[in-house]
Amino acid sequence: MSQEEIEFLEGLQNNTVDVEPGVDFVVEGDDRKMTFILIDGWSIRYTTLRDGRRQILSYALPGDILGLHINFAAQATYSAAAMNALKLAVVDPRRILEINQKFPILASGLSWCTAREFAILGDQAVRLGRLPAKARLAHLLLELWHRLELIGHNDGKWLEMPMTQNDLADTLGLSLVHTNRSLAELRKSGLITVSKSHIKLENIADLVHLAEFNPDHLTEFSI
Amino acid sequence: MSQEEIEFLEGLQNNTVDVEPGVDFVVEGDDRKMTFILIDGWSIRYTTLRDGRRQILSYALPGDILGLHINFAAQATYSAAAMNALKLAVVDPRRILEINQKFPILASGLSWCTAREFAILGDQAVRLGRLPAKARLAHLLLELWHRLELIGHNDGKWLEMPMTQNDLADTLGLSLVHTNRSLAELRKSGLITVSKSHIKLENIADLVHLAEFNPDHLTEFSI
DNA sequence: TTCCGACTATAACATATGTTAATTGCAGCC
DNA sequence: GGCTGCAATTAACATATGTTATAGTCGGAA
Repeated sequence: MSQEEIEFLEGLQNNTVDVEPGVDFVVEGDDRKMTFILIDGWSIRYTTLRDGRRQILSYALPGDILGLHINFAAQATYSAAAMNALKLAVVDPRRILEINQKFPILASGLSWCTAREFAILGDQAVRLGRLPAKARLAHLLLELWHRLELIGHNDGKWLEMPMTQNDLADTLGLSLVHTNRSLAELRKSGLITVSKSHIKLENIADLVHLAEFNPDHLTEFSI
Repeated sequence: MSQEEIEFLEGLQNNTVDVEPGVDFVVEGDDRKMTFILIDGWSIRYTTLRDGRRQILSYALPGDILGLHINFAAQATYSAAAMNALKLAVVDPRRILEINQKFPILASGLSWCTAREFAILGDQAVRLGRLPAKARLAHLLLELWHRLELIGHNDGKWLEMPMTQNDLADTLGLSLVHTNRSLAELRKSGLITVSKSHIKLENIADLVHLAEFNPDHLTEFSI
């Protein structure tokens, strides 16, 4: 990266904001749309049905970008909420277009981010459409395991889990009760250990097999 | 759009290729990646599990672009297949970066395409995670109805349906048998009429209600 | 024409998942 | 230290969906 690119990238993160756990910082239907760089904390993207049921679409971890491809004409198609205390960089989406015009290396990085976000959302669709409950859970845990690994937030033992079982259920398209049952079964078969806000994956190989997990979608960026 | 932009856009579509129904033109894991503009016909994006089960992620209709952001992803994270006879423009993904650098109007159009593709995939996740079988079906039919409407392929009566019930099942995360059952129920309640390769939506309002469908994600492009 | 294969249709039964409800554990708070 | 409320847990039961099997329909190929 050129000096200029590094400076621009740092400049993007000047305007930061703190968000309390549980707070929505994007609401479906919003006209005023911003791009966010997640500096610290976890957030979810989700949509709500008429009767209040919720489907969580994806998790954003530190370093992830939300709203990379804001459509200026339309409204937000999802909501976003903080899982724990968040630090966000708020970026005018026009600066994203500017990156594409002026900074080729950064632009290819953004393109990579987009491709990856698609792959992750595609994996989510596979979980929801084709995996039974226990496998869905294992698959999601493995995704988070790998993604945390890539950003140096995985000590190889305990996985941070700021979400409740209710959140998990809304991610996996399951009921709360069945989510709890499935967790219990994974526990009883010795595949995971659960402690407050943390999960330990006891046998990655067996979990990968159970979930038919393919880590190739979560590669690191390279040029 | 400037004259130059129009010419560039047309130039992209010089190199066209015909694909027979059923043929895979992208295979998950491919190293050699291309961007495709779908000129004619329908295609699917899908992934395959170890045991051969398939999850269809999305449908591409005429005018849609496949692989807008593949440049720097390591390998293709999905497969793509022709549903019927296809005409594709094959585009070197580097020309997409060129668009972003040189043609601001086209660049915002691409950004819109990306946002829309995300919204559509998000809707697919909601279908899979939170809607019962009949509603899933209705929701998908309404999505296709609106998308065909936007490209002038919807005469307001019969919806083209080149996919088999097996394809539908693999889209909706259902078994073939249950897909058939659900179709039959929609038929019996008078919401749809089915004929060879075509479906007629008899009561859009009731279908929208059943599916909790929100058409706002499928807007037209504007600046 | 006949056969064959792909697609659709339906029934009977098996299973996974949802629902309701009651119980426990635990953290924050007065 | 005892409320209070949210999260986790478990049981019993209800329902949606999957599975296996069989038959019907249709179009294309020999």
